[in-house]
This record gives sequence, C-alpha cells and structure tokens, in this order.
Amino acid sequence: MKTGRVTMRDVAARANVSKTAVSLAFNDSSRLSESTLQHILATASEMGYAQDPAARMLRTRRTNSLGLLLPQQLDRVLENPYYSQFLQGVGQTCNQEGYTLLLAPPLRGSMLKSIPYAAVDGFIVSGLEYDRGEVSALRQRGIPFVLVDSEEHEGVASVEIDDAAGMETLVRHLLDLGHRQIGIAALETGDEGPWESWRGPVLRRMQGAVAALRAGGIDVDAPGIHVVQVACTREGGKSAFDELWSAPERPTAIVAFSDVIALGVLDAAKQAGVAVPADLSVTGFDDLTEAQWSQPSLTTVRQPIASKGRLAAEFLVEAIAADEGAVTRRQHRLHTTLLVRESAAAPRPA
Amino acid sequence: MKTGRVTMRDVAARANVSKTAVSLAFNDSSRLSESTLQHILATASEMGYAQDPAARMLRTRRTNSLGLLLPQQLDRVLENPYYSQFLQGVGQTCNQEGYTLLLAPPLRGSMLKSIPYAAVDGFIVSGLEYDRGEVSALRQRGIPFVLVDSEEHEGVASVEIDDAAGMETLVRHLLDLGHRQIGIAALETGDEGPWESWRGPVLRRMQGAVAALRAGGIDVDAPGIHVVQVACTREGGKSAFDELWSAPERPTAIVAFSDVIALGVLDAAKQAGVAVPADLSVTGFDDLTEAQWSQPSLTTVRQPIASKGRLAAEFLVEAIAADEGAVTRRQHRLHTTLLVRESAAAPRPA
DNA sequence: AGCCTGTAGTTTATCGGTTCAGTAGACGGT
DNA sequence: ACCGTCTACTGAACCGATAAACTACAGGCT
Repeated sequence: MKTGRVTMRDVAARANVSKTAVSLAFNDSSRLSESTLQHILATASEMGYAQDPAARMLRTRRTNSLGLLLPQQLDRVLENPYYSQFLQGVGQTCNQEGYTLLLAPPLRGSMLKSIPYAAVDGFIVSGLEYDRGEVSALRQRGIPFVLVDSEEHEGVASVEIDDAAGMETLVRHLLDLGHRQIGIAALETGDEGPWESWRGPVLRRMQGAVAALRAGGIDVDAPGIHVVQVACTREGGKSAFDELWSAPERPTAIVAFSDVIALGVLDAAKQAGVAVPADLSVTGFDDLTEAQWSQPSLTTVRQPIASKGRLAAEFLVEAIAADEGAVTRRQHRLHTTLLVRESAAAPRPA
Repeated sequence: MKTGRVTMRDVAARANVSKTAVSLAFNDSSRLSESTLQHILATASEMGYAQDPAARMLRTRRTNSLGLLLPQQLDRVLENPYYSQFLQGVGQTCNQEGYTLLLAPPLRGSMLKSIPYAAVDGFIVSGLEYDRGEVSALRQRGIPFVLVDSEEHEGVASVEIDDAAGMETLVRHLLDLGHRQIGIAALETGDEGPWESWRGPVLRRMQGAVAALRAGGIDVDAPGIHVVQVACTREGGKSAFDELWSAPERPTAIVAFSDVIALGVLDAAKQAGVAVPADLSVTGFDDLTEAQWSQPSLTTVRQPIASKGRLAAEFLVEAIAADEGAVTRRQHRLHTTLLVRESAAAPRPA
C-alpha cells in the first residue's frame, strides 16, 4: 500500500468508474446519475481524496485568482494605509466575482522575478510606469493586466485619478489664502533631474501645482518656492519639514504630495514648536482616514482610493473574460475633491 | 503558424536542443555551457516564451505561496485594522522566506469551497475552532496549516495570545478603580447558550473577566453585571452601548472585547451626551493604532498582532519544510499588556 | 422494424513543465 | 590502448487533472 497522495485514478479504480466520472462528480455533478454520484463522493471522502489545484489549473488554464503586483515588500506596503484602502476596493470586486487575491511583492528584490512565478489570471499593477521592464514581462507572459496610478497608454487598461486638477485646486486654495512662500514635498521618483522629467502621478501633481502657481503669477523657480522629494512615509515628512524649514526663506505653507508625508510634517512641526496653521499651513493628498483625526485635521485632496481598487479589479476581470475575444481596453480617470479642514489657514501678516 | 502560446517544446525545437535543456536554462543554468545557455535564452526571449506556473507547480509540488484562510469577505476583513496589522506580520515572514501571499476568503459563502481551489503550500487559518469542518478539509487535503486565535490542540500548530490573563488584569484594574456595575460587550459567537459554551479567544477572555470578578467578590450573575454579544465593528459597539445603557442598572464601565467595539461605544456615548470617563469608563482589547488617537484615548489590552502574524507564518514555513519529515507542531502563546490611558477612571461617587 | 433522442457514462489525448537515468565525447593518467 | 571521470546534454516517464469525441443502451415515435 503506497502511501502517496490519493488521486483521481485511485478513486476511480476503487469506485469502478472512469477518471472522468470522478472529475464530473466534483465539477458537473448533473451529468451523473444520483446513485453513481453518491457512490463516487462516498468513496472519495472515504479514501481522503482531495483535488489538486495545480493540475486543474494546468488543464483549464484558469486559476481563479487575481494578482496584485506590488512595488515593495509586503510589510512595507501593508503599513501604508493607502494600500489598506486600495485592497479593500480590490477585495470588493474579488468576492463579487469569486476570485482570490494573490499579493505578489518583489521576489528576491525583483518584481520581474515574481511575475513568471505567480499563478494568476491577471495582474493589477500599482504605480509602475509603462516603459518599465515589468510591463513588458507581463506582455511577454501574455496575461491581462491593468495599470493603476501610471500613465494612460493606448491599448492598455488603466485606472488613475485626476492628480493635476486636484493639486491645482489645492494650490489655488493656498494662494487664495494669501500664501506666497510655499514648500512642496513631492514623492521620490528615483529621478534626480528637473521635475519635468518625472513620470506618472508625481509629474501630474507637480504640473497641477505649477499651473496654479503660474495662474497666480508665480513661477516655480521663484525664490519663495522650494521643492524637495521624500519617501512616502512619516519619516519622509519629517525630513521634508527639516529641509524646507531650514531654508533661508521659510515657507508659510507646505504642500505634501501625500497624507502620510503631511502627517510626518505635522509631527515634525509640533516637535519643533511650530504652530499649525498659525505659523505654518500644511496640506496633504489622498484623504486617508487618519487625515480627519489628526491634530489639527488635515486639509487635503480626497481621492477615491477604494473605488480605484474596485474599478481596476473590474477592468481586469473584464479583460480576463474577453481574453482572446474582443478586447476592450478600458481606461478611467477618477475625480478628486478638495477638503478644507484645519491645517491650512491664512498666513500671519508679514 | 499556430498562434497558441509558446511552450518549452517550441523553444527547444527552434534552438535545436531538448526540452530538458530549456528547463535547465531557466532553473539550473550552471549545468549548461555558457554558449548553449545564451543561445537558449536568446531564442526564448525572441519567441516570447514565458514559463507556465501551473505546469511547474504540478510537477514540483510547490507553489511558493502561503494561503491565508479568512472567515469573511475580503473587503470586510480588510476594513478591520486588526487584520491590516496581522497581514503586516505575515508579510514580514513572506518576504523574508520568499513566499507570496494568497488571500482566500469564503468562496460563494463557504470557506470549505475555497480550500481545494487555492494553490498554496500551506494555510494560516484565522479564528476558526478546531472542530470546524474547514479544519478537517485541510487535514483531508493533507496540507500543512497553522491555527491562529483558535484553541490549542495536541498535534496542531497554533499561535494565540494570553486572552484570559489580559482580560483578568484589565477587569481587576476596573475593580481597583472602584467599578461594581460593569457591562461586558463580548464578540459574537453564533452561540446563544451560556458563556461557558463559547469557544476560543472569546471564551478565554470571558474566563479572565469572570476570574477577576470572582476574586473581587462579585459573581457574573450579580445584578450589576451585564453581558451582551455584538459584531466586531463600530456599529456593534454602538448597539452594545444602546443595550447596556438602557438597562435598569446602568453600568459605570463597559468592557469591550475589542478596540473596534470600544471605539463604537465611544462614538455612541458621545452621541448620547455621556461623558467618558466621567460618567462611563470604556475599555478595549487589541491596542489598534486608533486606540491611542481616539478622544479620549483608550485604556486597553495590547496584544502583539503583527508578531502573531509573523510567528504563524514562520511556523507554517517550518511545517512546509518539514513536510513528510520530522514534524514539529509548534505552539505558542503570546503575552498581553494592560495599557492605562484616558478612557477609564474611577466612577463618580454614588 | 427502423430511426431518433437523451442519458450516463468511457476513451483518448493533451495541458507544459521537471526529474531521473542514461549516454556521447573529451580529457587525463598510466 | 585502456580505464575512469567529468561535462554537457538527451529521452522518456511522469505530475493529476479536464476536454472532446465517442459508445451503449433505453425509451418514444412513426
């Protein structure tokens, strides 16, 4: 009596039916008579039979799970509330459509390596520019994918938000309040060049800010405007504050490109004894749950994070269904809203 | 020219080598001469070849991913900050060990159905009693698994926390403050019977509370003590408050079995114009990040959620490695700590 | 009787890799 | 010349299921 795992063959032999019959019993029981069905099921459970997902996947070419390709290690990603909300949205679609969700972080430091190893029907790709090698790896694998927070690209499904308009509205709001010395804490791009060479959401947000400034008669290169790039963490916010606050021309407002950064700026300001918004206005972007609980509550731009996740997953499911069929590469850009709270006010008169 | 996907066979044929050579090129390149290796790799990428994960899994019997078996729909789970932290812990181990993470929520309402479909090397099972059908389904599938927040069971790997001791310390603290009228907001168990018939963490927490009360000379059935069961959501907390506050003998303290519930109680109390902690003390359990930001900040029992996740994943990885070998079913119980903050104080003198 | 239809299965051919047991040829030593 | 060893590769068997096409038989209709 070999002790190996029980396969369909074993069950079939024991129940005196064909392998196919056993398969039918588990997948399309209507094609079997009630009596054989029961007999097969009984024998199977008696023998401790369990289907092998890998074998099924190989044959059916479906895995019933969506992959989420992440740019960072799993624990880093999950400590960011942004992803927490994004995942909720993706999760909604997943359970609506009956998919499981595979979180695929970089494998041994490389996202490229994790792509061929993931058993999924399609990928949601978060925050990767179109011309990154990963995207062509996905192409090569011939698997559907949806780009989130990337750049619109002909023939590629994508979901993004109206970064430029959101940031423009926000900066206009600050100008209206009377701010003229503004520090900008942008997200790291890994690009040391001028902001015009940035990509994706960061570029779009910067464009929005620049447009608002211009409309207010201010140039980005004006002495009152300083731009720094920091990591999207609270520590990043802290270092943004340190750098901007120690500049010869202190800003009266700091525009952070994400709430997490803004919260870090808030921490640092409090620690430095700088009163917000009396001495310094601070704004964020995203509207994380934390933004309304902070002291002071954060003036920020709300983006519908969960909807973004839900929509991206929906597009992906569509693409999977349409695979090889008529492909409708859908693209969508979601709207943002300015939320005026406590952290930004008129600057102290000079 | 058939348009189907490119397989190893195709690459092998085109490069004039055997399928095995192609396989070697991708898996154990040291066994090929540099020139053939390059030749194969070049042909492969030229033809747009991509490995098929399902086929590899079938043959190697490894998927390189861990499954997290969840008791609720994905979006519900992810909106609970508890899981967010738990996932972080699991994530740490995952990227340390090079696993991806598959989130497996109930499929069409049934966890049982999602088990045979998930391509994973092992499962982490959150909050399921040992005698649930799901556990035997896991047994049947012959796949390693680790139970979290369940019950210790001979021969089964598990990770839990010291629920009883944590709750006992907390309730003693309330008694020391002078409380004698205490409302208890326990977690739903789906069991309408007396608390002695509850299971797992909820039972253990209740046992801890009862032990503390007894030690203080109070019986659970005493007129001042009321127990209700509510869902682990803010709404659950609200309804707990409503029920307990409308009782003939109003409590001076409400002990919630989770921070989420406690935060809901806080909301409801504020809405009802009840001052915390002046008119009512409220305590939680977990020490979510939110607990220290709430107004007033929450007196609660801290449990190391992320560590729990990390440890569970580590146990699972060990079990996978040991599979078929010498199996060490590891069990661990983590410690809890009482955190005294603002939400619990001495009751107003009668 | 002859034909059609439907039910309840069976047979055979893959799906796309990996593994194991070889083997051909080069090379060194004696 | 002979043997052993190494390197670089090959061929066939398998992993465990599903899909498509086909068969056997019963029953109804003409």
